Amino acid sequence: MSTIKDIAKAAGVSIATVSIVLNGKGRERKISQETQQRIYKIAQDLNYVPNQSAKKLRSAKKDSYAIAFYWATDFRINYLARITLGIQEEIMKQDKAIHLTVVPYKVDQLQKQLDAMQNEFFNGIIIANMSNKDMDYLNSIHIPCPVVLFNRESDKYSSVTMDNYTIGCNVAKHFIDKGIFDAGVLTHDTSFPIMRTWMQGFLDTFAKAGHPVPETNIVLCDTSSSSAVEATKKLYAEKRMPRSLFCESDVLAHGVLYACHELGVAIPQDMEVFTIGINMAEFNDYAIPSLSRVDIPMGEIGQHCLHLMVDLIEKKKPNPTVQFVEGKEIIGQSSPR
Amino acid sequence: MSTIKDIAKAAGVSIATVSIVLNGKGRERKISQETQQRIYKIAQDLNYVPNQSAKKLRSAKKDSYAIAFYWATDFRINYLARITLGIQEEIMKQDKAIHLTVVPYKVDQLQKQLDAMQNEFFNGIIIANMSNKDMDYLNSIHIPCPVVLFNRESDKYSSVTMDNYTIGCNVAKHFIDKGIFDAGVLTHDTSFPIMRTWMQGFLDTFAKAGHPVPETNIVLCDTSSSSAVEATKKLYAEKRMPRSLFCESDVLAHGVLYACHELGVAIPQDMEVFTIGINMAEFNDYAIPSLSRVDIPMGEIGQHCLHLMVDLIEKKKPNPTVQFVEGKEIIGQSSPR
DNA sequence: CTGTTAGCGCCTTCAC
DNA sequence: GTGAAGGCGCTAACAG
Repeated sequence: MSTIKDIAKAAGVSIATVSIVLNGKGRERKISQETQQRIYKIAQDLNYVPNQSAKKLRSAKKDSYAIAFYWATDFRINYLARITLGIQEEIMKQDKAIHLTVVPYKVDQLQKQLDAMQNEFFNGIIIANMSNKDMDYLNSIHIPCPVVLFNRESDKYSSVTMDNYTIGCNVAKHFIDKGIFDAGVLTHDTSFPIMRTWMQGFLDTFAKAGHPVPETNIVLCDTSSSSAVEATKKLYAEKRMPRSLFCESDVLAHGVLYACHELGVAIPQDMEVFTIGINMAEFNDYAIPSLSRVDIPMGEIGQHCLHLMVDLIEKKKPNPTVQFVEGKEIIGQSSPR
Repeated sequence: MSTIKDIAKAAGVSIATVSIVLNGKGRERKISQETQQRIYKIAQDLNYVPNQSAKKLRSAKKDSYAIAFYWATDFRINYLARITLGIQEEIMKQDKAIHLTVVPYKVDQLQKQLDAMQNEFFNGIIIANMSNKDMDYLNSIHIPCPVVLFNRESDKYSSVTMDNYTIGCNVAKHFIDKGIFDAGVLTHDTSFPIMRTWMQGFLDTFAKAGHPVPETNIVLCDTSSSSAVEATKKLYAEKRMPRSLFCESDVLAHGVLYACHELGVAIPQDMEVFTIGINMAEFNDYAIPSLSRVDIPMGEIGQHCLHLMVDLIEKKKPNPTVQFVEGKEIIGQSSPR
């Protein structure tokens, strides 16, 4: 890695001259054409790449934070954009130079990514979609800057989260109020406690209403639409299709709709479907039929995460602080009022 | 903005002591508990935030690049995640400390965002989804580092792009080969030339085959599913539904499917649908019916963008360099073979 | 036209 | 236990 000093030596000029030329101020400062050319040539030859840290140290405005945003790259990948957008919107509101580094990581392998990054160079870290394993790892280490978790509660770290249990309860009530007591759930066999919480609220509410969801109606699948298609077909083949189905994500719900369409199961007449909406509203509004759901307000959560982060960095809030946001209920044709 | 120097002064110790304590090496270096507490307290009170640039300058590994990724936040927001993922995958492959700053910008307002960021502090800039206006602006200014455009050709800047015209031609051929000559297109009235190129290839091919698409079958709408729903209903009401329809994006295609389902128009029997796939395959595979399309390989493009960027920074490739990637044709039920 | 110099904020070595 | 000093790479006065 060469520096302007190397260039200066090779060109037989001072480092100041090199700096001037390489910053395009050669004309202005009346450096001779010949010298300029020589400097450019040598910079090229030496493969000079400016050290941005040094530049910044010297001349950036001081109020500048570097924030990392870690997100798991599983089926939830689609909503990253909206969280990022929310974060950035909030960044624009703050009048500070905040640089957001987006870092994908593989589920259960947060450790690997966290090690690979040079975390000592961030002022704050936002982490989304952690599995239990990732959480365990995070709890076991020391992070030298504030951490904000997205939709994940913790004693040790700050977070922006939702009342997930109540969300599940409300979905159950939606069915119960209509007198639909025959329910099923389509859920992931994973270690994401948030999802467990949705489902738990749903199951508990049915149980409390005197209509516990039978074990056979708790269907596990992985996180893909195709898996949901299979699961639905299996239910159908075994004649266990419930009158109402709660899906853990819209990705699964789309699979259910697809399978039902093939099987000739009419929604909502034969079966009503409710889901958690993690993708853009448009995808669920124009599903056939449009999906009833609770949408997670990704952008809003992103905003909150960043705002909280800045408050933590600036010590305006104690660490940990937990904030809650509300889900948004949308009633579509898959489970009309 | 306070520094360790300020803390040292306030605490009546040297900056070295402060540095040691704040880096958690107090025990190790046997700084007295009392001093440590005092330092922590003062750091808190003075609202100390470490300057990451200074830290890096002092201790980062040398081979370190700062790269900005600008992306437009319109309807294409959904695919940001996959591009970012591709970029980051490539970053992991390179054994370098590459920090990716992700910056969303509003279409036509690249200038605003570009001005707001401190671009002199990046080693390279990747820009996605530029409108003509944004391109004009970019052409009018000088950027002191390599720029890589995503799916956008330019004389001045490097880019990773696709043979968009041929993509449109191939879609047309798909219909023509089956003897379907009655075609329509659903397209945006926008200034994204890429999209224009797809459509142009499609229209030219039909024209060359002796079946030019009539003006009335070139339907403009905005970028939302709802707009596509309206457009489809209007076509139907005016009895102009073509036998085949090429949609500029899957967001529109979903609206078309939704509208056709409501109208009782059978796909593909009454009308075949082909689209450009910008979202995850799953959404289109499990549409009802599944969508025939050309998928844009977002991850792959991201990888190429970053790889090219590093090559440009290290002067291993001339600037500008243009690279091409191939689209992936998927045949679904909306337009079977 | 070009060079000298003084830091930017931080960490580390060495000395006391 | 703690302090002094040097230097990371760069820029901007200021001095010729």
